[in-house]
Amino acid sequence: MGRIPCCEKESVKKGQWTPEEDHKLSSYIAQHGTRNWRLIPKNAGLQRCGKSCRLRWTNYLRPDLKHGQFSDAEEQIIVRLHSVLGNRWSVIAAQLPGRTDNDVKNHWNTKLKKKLSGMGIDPVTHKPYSHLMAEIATTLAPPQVANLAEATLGCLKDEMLHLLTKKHIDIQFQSPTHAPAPPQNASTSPSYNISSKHEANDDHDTIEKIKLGLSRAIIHEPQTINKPWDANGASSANFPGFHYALPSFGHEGDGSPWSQSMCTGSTCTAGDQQPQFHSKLADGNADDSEGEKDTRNVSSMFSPDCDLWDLPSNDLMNPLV
DNA sequence: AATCGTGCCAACCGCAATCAT
DNA sequence: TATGATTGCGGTTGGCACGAT
Repeated sequence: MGRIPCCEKESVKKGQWTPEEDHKLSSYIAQHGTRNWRLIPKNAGLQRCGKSCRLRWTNYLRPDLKHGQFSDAEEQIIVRLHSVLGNRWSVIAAQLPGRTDNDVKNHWNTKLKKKLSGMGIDPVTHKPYSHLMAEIATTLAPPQVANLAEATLGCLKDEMLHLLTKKHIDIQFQSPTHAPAPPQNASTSPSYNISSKHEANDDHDTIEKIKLGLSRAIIHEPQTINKPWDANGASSANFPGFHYALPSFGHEGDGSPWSQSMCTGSTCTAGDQQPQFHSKLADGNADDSEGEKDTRNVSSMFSPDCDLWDLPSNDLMNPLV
């Protein structure tokens, strides 16, 4: 039969851990190790569930943990691995000594997602937003494309105006020959003028210009879309030390991350990659646990012999999300 | 000074796989 | 083999800190 319950939920304390509790748990584990989490709180004199103790130990008390800021190199690793693995935080964290899956997950959700969005890259698919729009547009007839632009602006207009007003900036697109890039790095981009005044009656003009740019972005071929994430452009300035260098497999073009990206256009679908990648992980590792399989294979992505870029293109075609 | 909004992060929750009985 | 505990994981939330209003 089964075992007795791990803890009695009524008598278990929740919430923040006190320094005394931390000390009790650390002392106990230093002496006895981490075998059998069910017994640890009882033996250590803690009114906590074993699960809570395990979490506290693994995410905070472990002596090998790093608690400082994430470095640029760590951020690059997270972004690269996330583009391949999706939200498999434990596998990603395994490549970052001293970081826990919770750390990585929190950092992704609070910082990296926003950074990528600011670069015009969808943090879910790791594809440029403009390219996603273009992909959608390729499935639509021209009148529907126009409707798509209208609908998109309908969704974004209020938020954009809010942001523009909040930041006290006035964006004027000087040239309509390119789709508008995201307004990051506005101080150096020739496409934007930033001024401290913002007149409400300019909103209409601004929206019209955004609409024009969006429409152009949608009807352009993906290869000709403006590339705000280019290493020479806004992204590198806004993301110090970061180059959005994704695996390359045949698009050895201009060196932009998009030409190196995992997705080569509308053939990129999210549904069919995961089984391929999982089967790759499983190959040759039948005796290992799943976690060990993942860790070993992801480790190999960063080994001198086989780095991330060497993975077969099929494995990299789609993000795992 | 008080209130509100936002960002951040520790901790909780629930699910699935694994393990012990 | 069946059952239920344990473990690991990812998603979500609560609460604190801080800046803006």
